[in-house]
Amino acid sequence: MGQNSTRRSSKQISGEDIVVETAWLYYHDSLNQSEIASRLSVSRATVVNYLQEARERGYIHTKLAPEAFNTHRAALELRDHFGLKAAYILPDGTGGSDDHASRIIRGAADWLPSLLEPGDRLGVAWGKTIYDVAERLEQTTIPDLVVLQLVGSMATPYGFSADVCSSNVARKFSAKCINLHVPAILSTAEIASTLRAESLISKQLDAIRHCNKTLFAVGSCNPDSHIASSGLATLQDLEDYIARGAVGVLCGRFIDAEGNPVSGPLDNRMMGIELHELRHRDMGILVSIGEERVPAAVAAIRGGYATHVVTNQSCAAAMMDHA
Amino acid sequence: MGQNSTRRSSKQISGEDIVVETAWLYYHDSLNQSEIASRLSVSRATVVNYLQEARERGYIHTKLAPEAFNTHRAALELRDHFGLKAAYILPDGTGGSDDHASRIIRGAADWLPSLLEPGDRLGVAWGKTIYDVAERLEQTTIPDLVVLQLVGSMATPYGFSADVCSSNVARKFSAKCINLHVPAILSTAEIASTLRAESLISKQLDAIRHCNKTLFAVGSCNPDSHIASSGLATLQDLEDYIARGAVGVLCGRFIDAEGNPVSGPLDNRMMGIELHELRHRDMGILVSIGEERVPAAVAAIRGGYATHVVTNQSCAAAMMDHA
DNA sequence: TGCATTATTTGACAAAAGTCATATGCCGTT
DNA sequence: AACGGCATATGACTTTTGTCAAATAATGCA
Repeated sequence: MGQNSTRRSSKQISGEDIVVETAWLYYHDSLNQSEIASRLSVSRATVVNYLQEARERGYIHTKLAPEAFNTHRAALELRDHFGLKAAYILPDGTGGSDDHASRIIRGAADWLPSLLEPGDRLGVAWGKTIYDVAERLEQTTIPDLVVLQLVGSMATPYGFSADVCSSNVARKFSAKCINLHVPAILSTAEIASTLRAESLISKQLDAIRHCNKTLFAVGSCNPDSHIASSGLATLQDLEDYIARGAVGVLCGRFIDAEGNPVSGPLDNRMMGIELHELRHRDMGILVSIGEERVPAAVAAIRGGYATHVVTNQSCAAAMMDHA
Repeated sequence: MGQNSTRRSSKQISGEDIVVETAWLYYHDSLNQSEIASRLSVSRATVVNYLQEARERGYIHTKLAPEAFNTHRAALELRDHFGLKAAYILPDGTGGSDDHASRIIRGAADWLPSLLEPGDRLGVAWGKTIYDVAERLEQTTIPDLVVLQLVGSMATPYGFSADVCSSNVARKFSAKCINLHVPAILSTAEIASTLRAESLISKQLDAIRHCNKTLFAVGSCNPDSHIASSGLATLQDLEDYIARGAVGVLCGRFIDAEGNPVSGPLDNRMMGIELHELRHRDMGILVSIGEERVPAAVAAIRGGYATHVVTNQSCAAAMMDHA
């Protein structure tokens, strides 16, 4: 404490170390350096030195309110850890999983408009998460935006199918929408291949290969996941893929822990973008809700499908741990 | 938390509120405003606004290390409360009263040189405190300083008498010293008055009336105080003065709680400056050690004898409470 | 839909803070 | 007393930050 330098000024208001007095006048009384200099009868440069010394001595502590910054900090950690371009981590909040989900959805919907630019071609995947995000989007016009449906449609008990997702997103942005007017899955590979050869379908499939940004969620490989409950895959299929190393589902396709495609019985029967076409776009926006999807989300990031991630604190922490 | 303004930039690194991100880059990553502005693709003026908002929202806390400032803060409080020009409060420290005393003495000795200017006429009182301060003074030359002995001399068992105090102070400052070559107290008022009429003495007494600064301590009215133990006053005298309202002793003179002189049997027998001559000098430096002297110190301040005070935290607090 | 109102952003300027080479003062040595 | 080395202080200059009125974008309302 009482540093005993010879530095003193007869103009001091207390006998205290002049460095302390300077710091006090500056930080507590918020005088500027010139005022302090003339009060203490020293040059302003000297005041600068005193303030520097006060900081070096650790008299001044500047702290950022943790509650305002810890989600931001978590986002930076996630970004750096996985080499993402950006991340948005929402606070966990106090409520249950519904609360968590809605926060993430709101976050994604808030963020999305600022991630899109005129002329973008946005590929949109399928799923309840994406559907909810689309619902939450504010009406915002983005000039020359094109929205593309990445996977075939599929009736579900939940009232959202791939075409509704893409259409809704397009509507909110007043964008043109290119839908994929085929079922997500067909009974045989032959029918699928025949369809793919159809001129109209072929053009649509071609179009989605040229999107520069994508918006998607991932599914887990749990038996109660949407991929199974929607009837897209049977439990048998699921086990089959899991046995081959699948940890998650992305646009109806299975990926392993590294994000590589896992081949299996459904592949040829599916209509929609293929995984290698989904990789390394300008921007891949992954919205992930729920800790059960963490392995799938990490795989999607590792695989190069996602550059931007929206999730919450607990999931982000789990992702960091998982890796 | 998640403030949901529409303000967003596509260049943000997280989906977080741009105000948070700005604050982070500024305070945590210590980028300057221009760097932040170009990173976020906004004008620098906008960055200024965001930072202002971050401060308004209470995201930024700047704290002054209490251990460095609480004595300073106490000094300012004491100064403001009593209308002093300045105060120097030393930390209490961990040791016992010896430790307290030596800190205060060191503090006073450190401070004193910066309070004096060339041409000053410094009146010095008598007492162990002042003696110790003089001992502690660093050798410093103050041009044209004159040191004056304010009260007559008095042999004590402690080895300090008024002439030694003033001589030592003068020596340390290479100053001219005007001593008062008479005893502090005489057996009768007549002898005292005869002495005062002596040409030499008269001149000396006259000289001390023209000092512009004074250095003194106060004594309590306890039976074990120096005023009694040195033999200057008998216990009988003491009780007499106390009965008339005395709370302390200043240059051998008794004062009441308001700092006004308390007249009594010793007054006419004493040689030295009178209280009304001591008041309202340019500067009156009171060095006060020990809680038992708090009432006396407060009285000395109230009476207008002191403009500057050196003491420690516990005494300063007691002085505030006392008032 | 068009217009008025309000919030936000911006560029140009002013003020404040930081830097650095030089100057001053201080202390120990010759 | 003169000298060199070290620490501190200063003035002139550069960079950074703050201010403010005007422009632009968002919002509400008839």
